[in-house]
Amino acid sequence: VAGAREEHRNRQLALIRDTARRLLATHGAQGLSLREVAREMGVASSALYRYYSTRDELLTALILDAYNDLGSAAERAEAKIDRGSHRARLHAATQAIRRWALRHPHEYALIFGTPVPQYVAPDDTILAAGRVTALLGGIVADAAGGDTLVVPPAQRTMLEWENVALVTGSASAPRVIWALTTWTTVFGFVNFELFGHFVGSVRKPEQFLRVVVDELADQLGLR
Amino acid sequence: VAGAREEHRNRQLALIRDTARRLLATHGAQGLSLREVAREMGVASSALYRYYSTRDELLTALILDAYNDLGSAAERAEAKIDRGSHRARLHAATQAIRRWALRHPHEYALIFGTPVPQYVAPDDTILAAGRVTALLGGIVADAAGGDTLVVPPAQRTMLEWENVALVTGSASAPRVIWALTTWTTVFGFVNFELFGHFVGSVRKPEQFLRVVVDELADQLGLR
DNA sequence: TGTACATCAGTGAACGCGCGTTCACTGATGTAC
DNA sequence: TGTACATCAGTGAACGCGCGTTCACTGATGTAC
Repeated sequence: VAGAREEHRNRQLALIRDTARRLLATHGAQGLSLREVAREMGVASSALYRYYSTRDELLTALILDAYNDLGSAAERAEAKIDRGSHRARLHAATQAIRRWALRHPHEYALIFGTPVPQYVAPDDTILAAGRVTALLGGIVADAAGGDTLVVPPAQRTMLEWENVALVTGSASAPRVIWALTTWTTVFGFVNFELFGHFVGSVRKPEQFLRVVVDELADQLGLR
Repeated sequence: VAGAREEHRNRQLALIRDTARRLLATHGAQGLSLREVAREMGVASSALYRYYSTRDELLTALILDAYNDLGSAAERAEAKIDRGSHRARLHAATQAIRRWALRHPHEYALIFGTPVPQYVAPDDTILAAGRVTALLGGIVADAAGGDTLVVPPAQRTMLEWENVALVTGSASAPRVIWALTTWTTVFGFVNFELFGHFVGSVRKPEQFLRVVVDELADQLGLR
């Protein structure tokens, strides 16, 4: 049973992050200031230093949260689908990614937009970042039943095949390539939509994402 | 023949932008400050207001330059290729885009990264932004010789077909969809590479881009 | 159960800083007659 | 060609602002005996 002090501490930590997240929406990552968070919480700015000893530390916490939020949103949506319906699982995951991004544009920008100059992401963020990748890769892995990974010599050093195989299982080289392409395309898509590059060409992004992912699923050989 | 005054003015305008571009590299778009530009130029900060009456105006000029730089770099590379070799033209254009981005990461981030909060892009930037799109679309248009654009009813409102057709010509609907996918994928790719999301999976991005674009070219039906 | 001490949360003033923008000005360059 | 005036480039001081971070402090909450 957690002491009252520890409980209070956790509540405050969460409150700070929630407030910061809210402010992110109006000022962006670079404009996020500890003083404003404190003001918003009705507390002296120096009080925050009990919890996050630097602005970057708070930023890191937000980045971690964002990756995990996105990851679990995608996982939840995908988990609802029958395991055998690989194509439907891919649609569920990608649509969930897009929806999460639309609902949390500034947290999305935090992790997939321009990195903050001088900021260095610590290792735990890389781990959290892997959840979505693992999810997409897992679908491909499941679909690649009888495959075995044979890498053409010319492509041996192109990818980190061992790492990728941890995620896509025994999927064949072309499938792996299409898997990475799918991953890239989906986030390229969301970037474009969110950052305004579809203005003038794409009118119904949700439907278009579905069509694009369908094409990619064909290439991935998903039923 | 331009008067000495006008000439001086143009030199100063260019010098300001060049200096700002240089500073972009160390501080990012948000950290760009008029005062620092002035300091770097050895001039009073108020002097800059003769040329750009606001920080946003300078930012807009840089964005415009970036789009045009990228556009002409891609155009130059693509123009060197035999008109009939559509696939080679696509490779030339996409590799040029990637190379330009690597050489000008902060200018790239300025146009394809997180938008600056509250900043509104004026119309001329949209025009400049179209150069790359037009280039990629033009290749597809050329390759789509005998095509005619027939849009399935279900997809009628999905895209702004008229606008897109201005670029891709009479290419068939599936080809148009793959063209937009290619565009999205290429910039998603460059984003991922530049912003560090390929760490741990892609080891040779240039080669990988070539492979991915080759696959896309297959789908586009390019010879 | 009661007291003495250590730990922690939060305060408020202060530090030094850099920013965008305005303003009244000086001096040089161009223009009109 | 020479003078009178208008235009422009650049100066330097000042405005009001918000920032991250530090520090000595108060008071409340927990811990040990």
